[in-house]
Amino acid sequence: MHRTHTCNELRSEHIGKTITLSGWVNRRRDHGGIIFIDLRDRYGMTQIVFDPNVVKTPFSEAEGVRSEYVLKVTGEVRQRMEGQNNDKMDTGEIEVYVQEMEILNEAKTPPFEIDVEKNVNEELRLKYRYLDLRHERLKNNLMLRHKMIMEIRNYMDQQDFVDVETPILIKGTPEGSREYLVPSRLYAGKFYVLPQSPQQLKQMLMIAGFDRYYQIARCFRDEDQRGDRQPEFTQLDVEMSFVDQKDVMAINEKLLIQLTQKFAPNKKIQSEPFPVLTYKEAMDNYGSDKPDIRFEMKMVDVSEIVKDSEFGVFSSNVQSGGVVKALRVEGAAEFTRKEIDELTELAKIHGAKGLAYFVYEADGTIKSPIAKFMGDEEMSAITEKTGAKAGDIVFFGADDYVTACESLGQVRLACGDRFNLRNPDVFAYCWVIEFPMFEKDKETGAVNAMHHPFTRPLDEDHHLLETEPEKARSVAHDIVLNGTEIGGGSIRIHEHSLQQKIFDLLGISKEDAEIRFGHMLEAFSYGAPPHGGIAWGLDRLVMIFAGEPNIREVIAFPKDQKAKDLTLGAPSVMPDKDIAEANVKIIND
RNA sequence: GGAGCGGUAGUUCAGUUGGUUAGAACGCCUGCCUGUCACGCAGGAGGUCGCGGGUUCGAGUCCCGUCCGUUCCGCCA
Repeated sequence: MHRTHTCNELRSEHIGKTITLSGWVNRRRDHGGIIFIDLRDRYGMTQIVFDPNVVKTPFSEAEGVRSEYVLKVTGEVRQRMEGQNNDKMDTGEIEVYVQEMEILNEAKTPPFEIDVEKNVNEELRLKYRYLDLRHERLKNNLMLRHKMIMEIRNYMDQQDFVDVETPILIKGTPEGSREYLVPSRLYAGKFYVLPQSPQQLKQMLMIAGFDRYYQIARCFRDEDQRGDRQPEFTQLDVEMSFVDQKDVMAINEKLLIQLTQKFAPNKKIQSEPFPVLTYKEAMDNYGSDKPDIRFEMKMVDVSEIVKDSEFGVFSSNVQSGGVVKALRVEGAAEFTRKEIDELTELAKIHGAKGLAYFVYEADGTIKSPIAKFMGDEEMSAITEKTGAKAGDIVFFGADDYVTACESLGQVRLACGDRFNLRNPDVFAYCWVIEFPMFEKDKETGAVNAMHHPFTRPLDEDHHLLETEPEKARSVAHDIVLNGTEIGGGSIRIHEHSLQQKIFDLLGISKEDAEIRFGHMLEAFSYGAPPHGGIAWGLDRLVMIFAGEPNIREVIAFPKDQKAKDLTLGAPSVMPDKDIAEANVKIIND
């Protein structure tokens, strides 16, 4: 028998018992005549003692033991000596006097220390991920992930959702994100792709009549990485029939509240029910379609005020269809030149051409590099509209609507950080709805689906589809937590004819639609129920709950930024024979 | 594809204006140590300063190129 207890099980009630533990050597403290070892397993740690003056013990063997050796020890549980309890350990009241020891395995000295937290180079951590995962923090992250998933599964089951597995080898739809290709051995020149999401399949499950579906689904996107983006990631994928948007939102909202109460009990949910913002409201006020609403600092539109300004940057921008947004930052007059330069740089990174500003001096006068171009009337109108007072700064963003809003939105977030307004103890959830149906490609000018081509337009906007499609809004909903998009979905189109119309608008010809989405169009013609759903980025959610800065910290074996698996060494070269069999020819390497 | 930051001992880092033998902490090894729990004390080993080229009497330090990591922009229906 390898063990009678785990390393986090023994308490004072076990005193006097002879027990067996197995685990890793976390640390060895050799005092010459007595040796202490902290024995570690997934559950915790127990101090074991080698003291030849108390019991017959394998002392010389213990002298040879090193960090991360795997031991099995048998001995007696004893109360610790007076004053020697360790409050920091769950098992700190007791210790085990070892009578027998077996070294189950030796271990090389690890490439980094396991028992202390250090910011070890991530490349090294990923190469030795199985050692990295021995760290308390990563272990706790994976445990949290497991428990959150269990909670989700239980909830979904209680709500009559059916867990259905959808295939990983599916058909490519060259639209949206780049897909991972899988060559077909049996059909030369043809490919499967890995799903970017089970979108079409879950809609087919609705047509099949499953009514309520969910899946903890792995998804794949062959795009460049970010701290919150991995080539493969996990979604909580949900689809429901005979529902409207409020039903979808309500069922998800309840689950998020439940998860927060259970797994982030020290976080205060800012407001319940979750605020619902339209895309327009979110962009107008917060400069983002995933607003961090933990703090106000809303921006205002001053286009009307400056449309005839002497300051050409503002007026010509407005006249050519752009907007001028203003962001009042209370108390920002104390910003140094360097800080303002950094904010300017930030705005530029996000597409702005510059960052104009008014500094409101203590006496209320305005100091600004652009003051000389502006009339007193304009300036006081801006002061009034922004509500600026002595000691404030007002920043301006002048550009097309999205760029002006988003670049100034980034300045807003930076100012929120600067004044510690993004309270880490608060979870501010909100919904964002009524996204535009389409967005224009900046380079080609082509119209693309903002969400995906199965998203339903708002009923009252159907008439815009043919006249002004860029103004049409969709029945889409994103769920946002503290400025991070943690999920998104929509009510779908369930009518064949409407779906056909959307394909037309997207410039997909009938023939093309038939080739790419013929299976969907046909499915819609066999009695598709009204339906809709959502998908959560589960990694991101766990990341926020765990308080981690990136999703790699909550994924057991993540890829690096260049999509490499450093633990296994993937991707890797394959034998020519295998490549030929897959009907693949290498054209450059 | 682009920009920022980084790469020096096993690990985390320091390294001044270009100047003698490249340092610290932790880890590792050896010895001592009977109550530690980040044990302590003494000693020791350990370096292609990412790689290549250049400037210079002399380069970890300056220049050029390149590779790798990371953050961000583009991209992510």
